Amino acid sequence: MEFKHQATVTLAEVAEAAGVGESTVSRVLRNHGSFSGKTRDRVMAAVERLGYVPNRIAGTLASTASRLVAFVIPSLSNIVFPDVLRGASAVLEENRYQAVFSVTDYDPGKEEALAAAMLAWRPAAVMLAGYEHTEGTVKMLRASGCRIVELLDLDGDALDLAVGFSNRAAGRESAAFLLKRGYRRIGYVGHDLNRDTRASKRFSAFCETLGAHDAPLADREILSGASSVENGRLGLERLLARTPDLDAVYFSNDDMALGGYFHCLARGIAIPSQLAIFGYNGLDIGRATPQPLSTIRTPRVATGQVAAQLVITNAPSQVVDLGFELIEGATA
Amino acid sequence: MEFKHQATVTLAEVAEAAGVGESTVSRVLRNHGSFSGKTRDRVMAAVERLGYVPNRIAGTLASTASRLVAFVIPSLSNIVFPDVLRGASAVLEENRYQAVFSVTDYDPGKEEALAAAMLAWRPAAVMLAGYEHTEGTVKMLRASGCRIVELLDLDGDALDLAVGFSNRAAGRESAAFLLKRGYRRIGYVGHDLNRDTRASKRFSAFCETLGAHDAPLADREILSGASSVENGRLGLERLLARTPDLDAVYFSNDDMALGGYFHCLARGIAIPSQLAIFGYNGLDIGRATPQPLSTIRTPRVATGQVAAQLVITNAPSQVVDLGFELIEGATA
DNA sequence: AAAGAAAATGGCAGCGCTGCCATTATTGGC
DNA sequence: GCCAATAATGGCAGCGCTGCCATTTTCTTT
Repeated sequence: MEFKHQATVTLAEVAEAAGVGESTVSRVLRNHGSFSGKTRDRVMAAVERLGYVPNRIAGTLASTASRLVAFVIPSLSNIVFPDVLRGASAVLEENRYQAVFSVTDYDPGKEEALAAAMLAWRPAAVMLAGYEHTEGTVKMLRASGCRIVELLDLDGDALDLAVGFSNRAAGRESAAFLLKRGYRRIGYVGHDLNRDTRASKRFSAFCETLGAHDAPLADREILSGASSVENGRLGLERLLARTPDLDAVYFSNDDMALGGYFHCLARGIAIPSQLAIFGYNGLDIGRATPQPLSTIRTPRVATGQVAAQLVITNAPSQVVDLGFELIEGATA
Repeated sequence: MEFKHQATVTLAEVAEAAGVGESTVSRVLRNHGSFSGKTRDRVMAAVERLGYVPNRIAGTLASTASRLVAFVIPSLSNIVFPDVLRGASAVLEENRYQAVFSVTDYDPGKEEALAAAMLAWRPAAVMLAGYEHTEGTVKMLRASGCRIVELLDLDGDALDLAVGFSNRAAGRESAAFLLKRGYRRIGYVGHDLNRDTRASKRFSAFCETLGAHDAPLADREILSGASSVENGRLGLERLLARTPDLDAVYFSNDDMALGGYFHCLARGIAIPSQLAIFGYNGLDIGRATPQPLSTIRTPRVATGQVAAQLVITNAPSQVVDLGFELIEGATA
């Protein structure tokens, strides 16, 4: 049997088979413009019979109105981004939009290259993480004329749309919470801050708040790799080896915090009496640990949903603050 | 200032500006066919000057050779799929392919609808989870002529390409391991099996193996929701309430197993002496718990990488078994 | 230096669809 | 029943690019 690469049934063939004009088929399939019920049935029957699948490449080119939404995200390992994609894709799918994505590994240069690659698909919108982009990226995005959505960060100036919350506020509230609880010897365990600028914003706001209350950060341990449970464990171990008299530790992420939590469990360090632990993100797993993790829950899925909604409705430029929620938990 | 929706610079304008023909610009940009160095410089200068971004929609339509790869995945909450996407997207990006995706929520009907929607983009390949698809989906995919890749399951008949490992073998080896360790009163805690057919394959192979060794499954607790830490905790609690004399529990997933682990920690149940715990997936977090989780590590990222590679090289139909690794851990 | 081969280049017809406009069938009002 | 609206419908020119083919230029070779 011969291999046929594309059994391409075209709209013209459907029109032919249904005995109507091409425009009529197009109108029926998009349910746009007027046509009689009889015609609709004839067309649908032909579509069914021939197994016609519309070609959206051709449709997009002809109409110049794209229903592609491009995501340029730093990572898929960090649960944040799958969550955002999840929220967005649900909304996009309902509206017959299509999500495309690529992963930058937190590399601004790669972000620029990938953003360029995405623009080649003439998307309706490009969604990016945060505000820090290269000059080239910004210029390109601006020139493209498509909607730009910056996600999960509000501490800066938006190019067009922005959805998320203030990382600085999150850092500030985390510090305020620990201070309120009476902790004074506070340390930090974090992952590579140069790459993750949002974590860095939280951290600096955290430190400023501590400083403003005469309880400056006692020590910090910054690991070079990505955020992970193992790095959190290792980071806390190192931090305590150097500065054993800490009474609380702020982690860059819940992953890291869980690592710290496990370290304490393994070493018999009492939580929170001997050492308090505070995380960031509000992962589900943090709610199921023997002691629920004290952390900040971020609206990750909602960020994706709202961002998608704004794009679909072609909303005017704006910044949407979805806030976050401080979870008191039992570890701090 | 006036709002310009698309500052569309076309290839023709670049050609004009560079004083060459359209085909020449096309050749230079794709680095395909022959052209002089001087011409290349002139073209690139014009591209730079005008800020030209090629239109891949038009390019794809004209060439009928697509560099889109479509992923139709059940979920983004289950870490498995982001991991597969991660592996695949790295390889795809290197080869100037573009990933598009949509999420079925483990609903075969939705899978069919989304697969149809994806085919409208005329992708080079469609990647799906496992072998269970509706008749309509299969027919449609077959008719499309694009490559089909079924991921993370080898227990069944592949439509075209398949990459992953045997879930039945995973279930079997998990059972064999527990039996070898001397456990005889073995229970199971799982999430909704109707939806996740791969988990169901593991479970049935697990039970068969136990049965073959005269240690049939003692009890099971199946939760209706998705796999989660909280469900694992809850499931174990219920299971033990009903059947307290179990000596080991097999979980449908590491998430669930961690929930069970936390339950034991909270209740002071000694692991593994009093109760052994065995998971599935080999999440990183399971390595950082005070006692490393006994589990099976699955090649999630590699599955994505290999799948992408096969598509890019247009490999002949085949089934690639990447195997899995049993991690002894300390919980069983 | 002429002839032949090879390298560069340009022209243009589509890819399959949509949007616009022109045309033809229906409908309702009096 | 006649005419103006209105509803249905068809034709066809692009959308921006690539692939093919024809043509021109440049290099070898004898």
